[in-house]
Amino acid sequence: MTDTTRPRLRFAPSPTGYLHVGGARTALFNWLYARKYGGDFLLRIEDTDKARSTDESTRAIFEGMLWLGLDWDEEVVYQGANLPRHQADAERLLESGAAYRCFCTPAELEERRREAEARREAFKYDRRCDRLPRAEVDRRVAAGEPYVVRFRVPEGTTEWDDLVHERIAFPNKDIEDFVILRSDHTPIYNLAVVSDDIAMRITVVMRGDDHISNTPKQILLYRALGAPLPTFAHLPMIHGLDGKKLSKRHGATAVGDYQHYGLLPSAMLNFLALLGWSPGGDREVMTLNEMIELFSPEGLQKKAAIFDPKKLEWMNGQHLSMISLEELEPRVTPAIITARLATEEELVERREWYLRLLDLLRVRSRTIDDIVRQAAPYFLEDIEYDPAAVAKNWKDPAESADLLRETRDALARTEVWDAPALEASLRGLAERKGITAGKVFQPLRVALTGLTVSPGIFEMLVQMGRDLSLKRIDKALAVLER
RNA sequence: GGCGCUAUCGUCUAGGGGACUAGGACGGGGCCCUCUCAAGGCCCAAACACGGGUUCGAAUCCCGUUAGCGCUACCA
Repeated sequence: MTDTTRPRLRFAPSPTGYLHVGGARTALFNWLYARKYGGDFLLRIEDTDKARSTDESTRAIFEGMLWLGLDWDEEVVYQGANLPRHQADAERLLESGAAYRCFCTPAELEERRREAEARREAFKYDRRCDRLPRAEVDRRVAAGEPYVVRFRVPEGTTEWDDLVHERIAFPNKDIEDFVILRSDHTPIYNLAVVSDDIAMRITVVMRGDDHISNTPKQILLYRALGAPLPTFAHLPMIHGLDGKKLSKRHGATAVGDYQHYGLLPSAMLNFLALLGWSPGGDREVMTLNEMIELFSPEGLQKKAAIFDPKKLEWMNGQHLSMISLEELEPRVTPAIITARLATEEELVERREWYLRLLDLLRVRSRTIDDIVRQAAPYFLEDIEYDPAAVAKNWKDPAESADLLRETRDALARTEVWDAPALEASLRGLAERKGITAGKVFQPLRVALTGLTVSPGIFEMLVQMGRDLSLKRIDKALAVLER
């Protein structure tokens, strides 16, 4: 028996595409389990399908994991490197009599499958090669005839206590003698997985429930190989808004897409965690550490969940407001620089001002991109005037110009450039003119930002500073008087 | 077709025999706050798939039905 006090889990993606949100969630639950119970979380790249695996995909998986902050223990295991052990395990099975050689060709099998179909029967390999006389097998092997290795499924029932589903049972008669080694002597998935999980001393196998029907085959292999069984946990799938399996048609499914879209990894993880798990009660918004704290396999869901991008955005907004400015800054800064709003040096120079700006903008943002979009008026020399904003708030150019001139004067006369003083000046102006304050604020807002929406007018004036604010009004006057 | 898994508001879920007039969140609608937009607060609409049992009593346990999904390769 292995050390039961220290669980070992793994995430085993095949590098045939980008890290998918479903895969990310599987990784997250494995990671949470390991972190919660003081275990190990390993990463194994299942690259045995040479035709579809690429180095680029492997890199994308690393990148996605790193971005999410799901760090793994020990060296990454590449399944392809374990070929000799896989073959040795198949050989052992052959020697112990748990497996046998099968000389049926793919074409023959296909033919028989078709016949069964025609008779409306379920096709199952009929074990004919298992009945071949020993001498004939030896002769055909010696003659160099290609063969695959099949596992001989015993009588009985194979069952296990799933961490998510409780007891699941399969009658062995429904499991055919599956191939474990191809005719080119490379292993089939189920053998490779079991061989590696044994070698890596994995104690908890947590994966998507599309693997449920592989599990009895794998249990049979563990037994035949004389290895202790891990605990299995089969997580439900994630579906798209239409209830079908999540795919490209449903929009972004690669975690990299969300990274570039301006999401926070903590929000992504929080959202993913809630898709298939609940801490119980009303708890929803959590930090990673809180998730570790609250995690328990008890809360794992059996039912497939639908990926709702709206709630993801909301969740991101929550995290945007929740984290500290020090944490937020490094996530926004690259986007600010990419958008050419400022250089790294400028931001460092005005760090305090910059953090205050982020604080001003984040409350009305759901993504990092939202923050960047709103940040433009605070950095750029020139702004663009939104036609709708102009039409609405600068309806009569001459009148608006007059008002803006008075506004400018009032602001310019304000001694201390802080919110209370500015408020007093502007409200005083409105009162003198006998109009509501909003009538003063809105045209000013357009002059300052070119938009109808922005943070509060006083905090915005403070943030822009006296010079830029007055310059913006002058430019607006120039535009209006043209 | 065979085998398996699943089934609470549109969506994510709480619930593990009486505390249920079924709770929360997203989204939707309304109101409040208010210089705009957000955020926040308050309110509204919205669900136990169906049929049988078990029980004094079922969203909760059992069995069917239906539906959805998954697997059914010398893919992973």
